[in-house]
Amino acid sequence: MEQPTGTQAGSQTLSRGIRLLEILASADRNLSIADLANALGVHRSVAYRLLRTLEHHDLVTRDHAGQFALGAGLAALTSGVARNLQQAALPVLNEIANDLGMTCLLAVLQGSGDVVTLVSAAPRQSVAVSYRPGHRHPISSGGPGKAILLGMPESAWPADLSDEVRAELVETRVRGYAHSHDEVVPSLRSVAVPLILSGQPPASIAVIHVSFDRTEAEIAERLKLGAQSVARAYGA
Amino acid sequence: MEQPTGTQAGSQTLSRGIRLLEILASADRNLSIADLANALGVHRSVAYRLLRTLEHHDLVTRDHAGQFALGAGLAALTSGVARNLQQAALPVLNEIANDLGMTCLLAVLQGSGDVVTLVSAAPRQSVAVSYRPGHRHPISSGGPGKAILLGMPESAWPADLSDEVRAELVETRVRGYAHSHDEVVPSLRSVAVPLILSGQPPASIAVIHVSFDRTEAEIAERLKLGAQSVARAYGA
DNA sequence: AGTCCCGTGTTCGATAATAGGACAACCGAA
DNA sequence: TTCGGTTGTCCTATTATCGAACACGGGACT
Repeated sequence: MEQPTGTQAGSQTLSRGIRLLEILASADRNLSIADLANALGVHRSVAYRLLRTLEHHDLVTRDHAGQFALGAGLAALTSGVARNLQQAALPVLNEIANDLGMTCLLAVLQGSGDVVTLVSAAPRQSVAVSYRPGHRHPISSGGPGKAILLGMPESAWPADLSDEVRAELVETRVRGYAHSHDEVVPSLRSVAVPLILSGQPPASIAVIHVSFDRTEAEIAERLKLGAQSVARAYGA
Repeated sequence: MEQPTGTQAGSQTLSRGIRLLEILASADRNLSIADLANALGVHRSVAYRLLRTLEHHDLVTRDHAGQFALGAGLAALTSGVARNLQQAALPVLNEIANDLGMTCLLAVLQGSGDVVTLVSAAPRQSVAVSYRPGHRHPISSGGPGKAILLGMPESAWPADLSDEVRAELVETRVRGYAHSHDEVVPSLRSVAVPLILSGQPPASIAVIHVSFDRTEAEIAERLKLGAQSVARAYGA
């Protein structure tokens, strides 16, 4: 009843616990046990036991009123995600963000059809677009996704790629960078270059903005420089 | 048998799933199912089911050899931890890190006796100390912890605080910043200032280095400026 | 004060999800 | 080829979990 799929799809209890975290992540305020139990569709005592377990592991915290929020233990776990890649990329992302005055992000391929933003860096002063890590979208749309495709051999492309996108990619391969406008987020532009490192999933570096005050080619050059810096820092 | 505490301490299944994540976070390579089952002390088929559930939620991924690593889904969850605080602080941390050439970090109080590093920023070029988010240590030792105590009313201090630390804090309160040397990490120095924002747990901003090339007072001034910037960006 | 109400924390028996043995299928190495 | 080591899948006894019911505590309102 939890998992409508015919085959066994996993552990009910663990899945519920994770969904509690997801609910908290998407909420914009702290939630009570009753809120969470209701959102999960389970009895309050069930939510209570799950939340206590999450609290033991510091994945959730309670505020003064007893309501729940995500806890700092998650930071410890996330720092282990593609650790070397993050360490190598973060300073470079910041430098690019400040150089260009645009939000700069690192996206990685997850599974085979989705790309998710791993870390993002906002420039110091200007009113940049804020782009939260964890944002996910299909690989076939948006600059970061198409840049990842650029970095992969054509044979590894997903089968369900539309002919339209294939044609665009073959064209842009000459350019060496991908771009997008109005694809993932309305009225948002992006320029992205691939970042392929051995031992890491295919990735890309991108900047996003509502309007560019220099040519895309210039921006792409800066990104390629950054990608080389990351590769050097990564060592492989 | 899982939880040796007398009272019921939570959900066994959920706790095991989280421990899988913790094991993966502390490992320096990708792990097989057998490795993980062994580290957890459970049967392989149990680990298999838990891992499949984690994979469904993108908290773990499998590499080409079928071995497991932490997944990008964690990034989405962590971006929800103290979201406003992170957004307001990150650009400032980077600026400070590059200004001073030292790793700069944001630490928050977790529970009532521990402080954990939420985000850290390394300077662009120099060979800075790398300090992973998620690092936890007692509030009574280390610059960041003592700075958090500085920002709290004395009445809220933990009862088990040694007289020695109390005396040091009363002294340093005049200075307005905390420092440490050889406390948490051997041969490491830190300077830290408190950061108190309404609606957020007590926090602090700190820089760490093996040796400072300017006076601690100068560094503290820069940190205080940064704390004000964060408070402005945070809005509250 | 008192009383209601909404919330949390705890207990406990029935039940359903889980634990883990066993087997099949697979892949790479010798 | 055969072997050794792995992963993926069933199956049933067991046991962790579910959820109702209860006790407690703090506000808000009368």
